[in-house]
Amino acid sequence: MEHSEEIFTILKVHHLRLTKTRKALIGIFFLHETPLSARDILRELCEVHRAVNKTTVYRELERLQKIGIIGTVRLGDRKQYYELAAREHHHHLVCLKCEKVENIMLDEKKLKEEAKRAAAVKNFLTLRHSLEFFGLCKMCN
Amino acid sequence: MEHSEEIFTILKVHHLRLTKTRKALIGIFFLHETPLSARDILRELCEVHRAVNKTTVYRELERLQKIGIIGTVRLGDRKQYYELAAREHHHHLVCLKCEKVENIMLDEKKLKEEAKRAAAVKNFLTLRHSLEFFGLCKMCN
DNA sequence: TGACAAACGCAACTCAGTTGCGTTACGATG
DNA sequence: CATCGTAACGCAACTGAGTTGCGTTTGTCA
Ligand SMILES: [Mn+2]
Ligand SMILES: [Mn+2]
Ligand SMILES: [Zn+2]
Ligand SMILES: [Zn+2]
Repeated sequence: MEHSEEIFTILKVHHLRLTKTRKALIGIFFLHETPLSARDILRELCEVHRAVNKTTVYRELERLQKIGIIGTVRLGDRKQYYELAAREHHHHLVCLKCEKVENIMLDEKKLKEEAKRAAAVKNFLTLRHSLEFFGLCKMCN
Repeated sequence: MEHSEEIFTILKVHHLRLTKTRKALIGIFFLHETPLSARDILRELCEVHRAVNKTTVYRELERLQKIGIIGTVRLGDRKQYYELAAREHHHHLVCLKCEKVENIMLDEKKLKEEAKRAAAVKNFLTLRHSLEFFGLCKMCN
């Protein structure tokens, strides 16, 4: 939790208080390198710390997202997943059998060029992209 | 609706009957080149044809997906979107302002190579991928 | 035309996420 | 340390997408 210091500074700038729940929630993100759902976070919060309400978790995730501490990912189901925004840009391998998620690092230079070319044809200004892979993990294939 | 003929054959093979609703629903897919949500389909079905129940729409979409007539896409919200599987492999530009969706064709050779290399490191067998772009459309930027 | 399975409608349900509102507590200021 | 404004909180009720069970209707084929 060494990186937390600069996060606490960001919080202060945005007039966000250092509540117990918030500190614990941010701590959880540092314990996991793959994306977490609101439910994952709620469970871990309630196991390790005292009971927290789901509304609090959702509102907190929204706030942290708004100030750029965390980002969101979609992994094929109806849930939203969250991960630290500070981590380097990457994508995900999602196992269709055991649902395990792994991070994957890609050289996206070629992809970006190609996407830019194709989007320009439609006069579309690309701001973000989402790229995820689905298949079978080491254990499941 | 000329391509429908071969679809009707596929239906027969799978012992799926040619009901009015099913015929109408498949017809709707030929009228749109971008993905449709269950709600979109329900609305259009009820406007153009007689009232249809949402359960019927969901069950029908599942059946058509199972036999490979339609495929599903995720476009960033919680909904599932459906489009004809017969169309050539492509991706989507999603406008963050007006929510319009456009198809985009990419040369994915480089991407596939790169993804294969990266997935191999983790012994992951990739079966599908999802790649969507978010930004501002011609009208909105 | 009758029988059988596929398809249907309806109501009740799940699950993720949201909203309104009254209460609690962080932290700045004196 | 006491006070006070606002951020944060819990709770209950709600939304919207999708699912399930069950009894009824309808398409297909003999
Ligand atoms: Mn990327
Ligand atoms: Mn593709
Ligand atoms: Zn697996
Ligand atoms: Zn737009």
